[in-house]
Amino acid sequence: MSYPFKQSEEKWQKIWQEKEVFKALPKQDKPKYYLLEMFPYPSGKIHMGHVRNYTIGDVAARFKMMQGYSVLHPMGFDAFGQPAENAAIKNKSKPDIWTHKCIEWMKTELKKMGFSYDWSREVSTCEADYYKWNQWIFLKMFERGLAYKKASNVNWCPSCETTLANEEVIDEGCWRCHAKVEQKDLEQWFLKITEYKERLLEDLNQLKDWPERVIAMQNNWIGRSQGVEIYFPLDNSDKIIPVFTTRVDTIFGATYIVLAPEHSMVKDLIKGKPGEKESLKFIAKVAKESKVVRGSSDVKKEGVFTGSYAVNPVNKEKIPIWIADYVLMEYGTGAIMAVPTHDQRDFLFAKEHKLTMKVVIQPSLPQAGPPSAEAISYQLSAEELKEAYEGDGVQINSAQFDGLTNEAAKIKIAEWMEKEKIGKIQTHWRLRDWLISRQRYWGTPIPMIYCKKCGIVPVPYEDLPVELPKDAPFTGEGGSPLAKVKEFVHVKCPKCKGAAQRETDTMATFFDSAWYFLRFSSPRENQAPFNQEEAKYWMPVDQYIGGIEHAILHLLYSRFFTKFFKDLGLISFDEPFQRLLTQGMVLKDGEVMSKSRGNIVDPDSIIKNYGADTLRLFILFAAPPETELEWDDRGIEGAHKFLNRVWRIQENLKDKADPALNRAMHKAIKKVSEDFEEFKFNTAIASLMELTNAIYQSGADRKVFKNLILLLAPIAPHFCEELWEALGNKGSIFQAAWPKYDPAFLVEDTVTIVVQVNGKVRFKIDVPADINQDKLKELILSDERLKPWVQDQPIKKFIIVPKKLASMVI
RNA sequence: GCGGGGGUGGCGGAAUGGCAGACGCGCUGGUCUCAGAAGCCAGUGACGCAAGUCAUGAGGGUUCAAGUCCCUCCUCCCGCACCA
Repeated sequence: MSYPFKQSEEKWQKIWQEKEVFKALPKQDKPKYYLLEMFPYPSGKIHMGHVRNYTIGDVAARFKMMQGYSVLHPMGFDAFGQPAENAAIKNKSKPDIWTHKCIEWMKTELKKMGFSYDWSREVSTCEADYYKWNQWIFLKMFERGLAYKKASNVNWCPSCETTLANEEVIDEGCWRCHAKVEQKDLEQWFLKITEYKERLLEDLNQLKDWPERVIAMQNNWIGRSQGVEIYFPLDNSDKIIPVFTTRVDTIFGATYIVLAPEHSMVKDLIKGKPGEKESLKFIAKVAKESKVVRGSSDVKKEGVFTGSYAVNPVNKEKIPIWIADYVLMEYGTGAIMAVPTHDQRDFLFAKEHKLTMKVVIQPSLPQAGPPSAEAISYQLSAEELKEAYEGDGVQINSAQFDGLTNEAAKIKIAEWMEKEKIGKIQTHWRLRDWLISRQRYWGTPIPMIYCKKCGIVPVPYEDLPVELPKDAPFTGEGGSPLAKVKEFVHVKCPKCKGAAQRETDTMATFFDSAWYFLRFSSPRENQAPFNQEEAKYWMPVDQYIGGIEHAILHLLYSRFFTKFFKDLGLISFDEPFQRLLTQGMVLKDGEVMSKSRGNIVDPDSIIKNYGADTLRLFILFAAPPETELEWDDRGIEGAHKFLNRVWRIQENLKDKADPALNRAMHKAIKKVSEDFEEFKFNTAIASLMELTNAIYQSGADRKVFKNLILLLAPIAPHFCEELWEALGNKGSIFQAAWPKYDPAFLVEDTVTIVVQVNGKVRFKIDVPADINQDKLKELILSDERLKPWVQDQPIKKFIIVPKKLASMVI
């Protein structure tokens, strides 16, 4: 007999909804637990990635609920964004109609999976009562100088026809459509995330329960590097060129300077020099190259001599100033000191253009004492170098610093330079400000007004929200669609009441998702983005679950917003997400499931044929949550088979106390409880299977079965509710208490001791668990099976590991 | 180049330094059946009739004992990258 999953799942989903079993209520007598999964973009259907993400979260939420926590487990929709716009163009529909339809569809599917969301807290970022607070936050940032408009060279996706943040450029392509990103000079809105760079870096230390690689990626992205800014005076001039280096220990080997072609001093340096024409040609050529082309030419180092010279401030040597494409304007000062002997890029450039080289760091001798022939050949010479020596060593040709290790010299030279006022210890960062303007329709309007008289004027708070007009002529071509909506654009200036125009760009959707987790604490609050009391109770998120693709983007922005709210005095914590789990992808035949590959398995068809509980069970059992999961149709069958096997137990329940079975039950309770705590669902399920097998061996005991159902409930909720009810229980199984194990029952009365001779297992012996060591030794030595291995040889060593093994050396 | 994570049966995957391969899939055999499916029971790393030997990417080391700790190397995946 197989279990009626279809009726059962529908029945319980209805009951859960009607009885509000999963409504989050702040309760003073219970500890709180806020479990959040990254909310989806409403594309219509849910895919296996969603199923996996949300199943992991659902098990954790239900487990915590049974443990007696007051659980907040909300769901919503990240509803603004381009796909809605593109779909609307294609279907001649409207983004809001399309989006709402998709949300309804997705909700139906999420409900079919039986997820324990408190739907009364649902939020959609495209609703005015949500994005109003985006605008509010933006204005607060503007007030504090954290939102500003600036003309600059920005990333442009030619296919999406909009700008992109640095974080949205993946492998030189658009994160969404993969089109090659171009560079454009535009005036755009930025958020000053760099103001928070120290805290964003420092507080990574607080995130003890985040995956290391996410921490590493953020660390990398923020990119702090400690070094020295050195001032190189121009020869015969009082002007200086500042240069940033992390290798100040190599300063005595700096034999030329290289500027980025865009550097502001370049024009003056080449003026009237013999090579001026050639230089200008080179600069024009590089200017035409995209970042992509420029970044890919990693072997050939092109450049020209400016005709001017600078002076190395540490040894007063006159050194030439060059321009080259391998120096980037965006990093450091846009100028470098070149040390060809100790930097591979400089080395290649110097070889190409026959520039001077000077060794200033000698690899440390392998050993002390008079140098051997080997050690002498170890000495570097500029003439013989085949590549730059970038390792550590001892200073030479470095005046008073000779003989120091280069690590020590780094500090000494930096201090000395500061004293001599020829340099300054400095920190440089890779992190750039966050570009948030998008030339698209389906997003939050940026609440700014341009007045000819008053300049940039923020929309007053009482005028929020600036509503997105329902109709806009978006064709996917040519500029911001909102610019074409006259009623939207033309406004009165809030200051002078004169004619003015609205900003027509919308906000990047990552703005929307950078604070939604706070909104869930009080989704209907209408005086502020969130209610401070509610946020104080529920926040921070105890467990966050989502894909690794947001390791930088969303997670970095959310951390930034959280710190900003703290500075506003709205919250008192630094980090939004206590624990983070990044689930692995779902693969089919070794590849990511995707439409273009045609290898998609539709969750809906699995639910139809096997039920949601089977799907949940399979997806948790097939792999640990963090690793990739290979889809397996036969694995689904296996999961279904297991549920049926459990189902059949109820047919002949008895009350019989089998001590072995009882012990197996307590063991399972312990194992499953511990595994759930660490999200090791695959091994938890394995132990439930073992308990099931034990029941089959021993006979179906009522109490053991009841506990099995309780342990399985978070994974297969409908299935277990059904059996819970069949056992005669009233109320939802999720209002029942999580079973506890009794350590007393875990104690075994006999144990198997493994006997090893010279490190090899020879035989096993069953003994009472409480046997003393002498007795055990005696027993083993008198065992017939030992003789062939020992014969008459003396036993040199005898080791006993209690309850496990005995090992002897002969 | 820098940073992070891997490499264990036919497959997915287990193993606080203590019996490698839990659990499942697949496969084989048995049972039930007119037959099949579904159940249920048993077997299943390789070699060997067996005793046993060999097996966790390769090689070395520490240890009574290593998938696990240490060194050298190979290889795969992910992120960043002319970042000075």
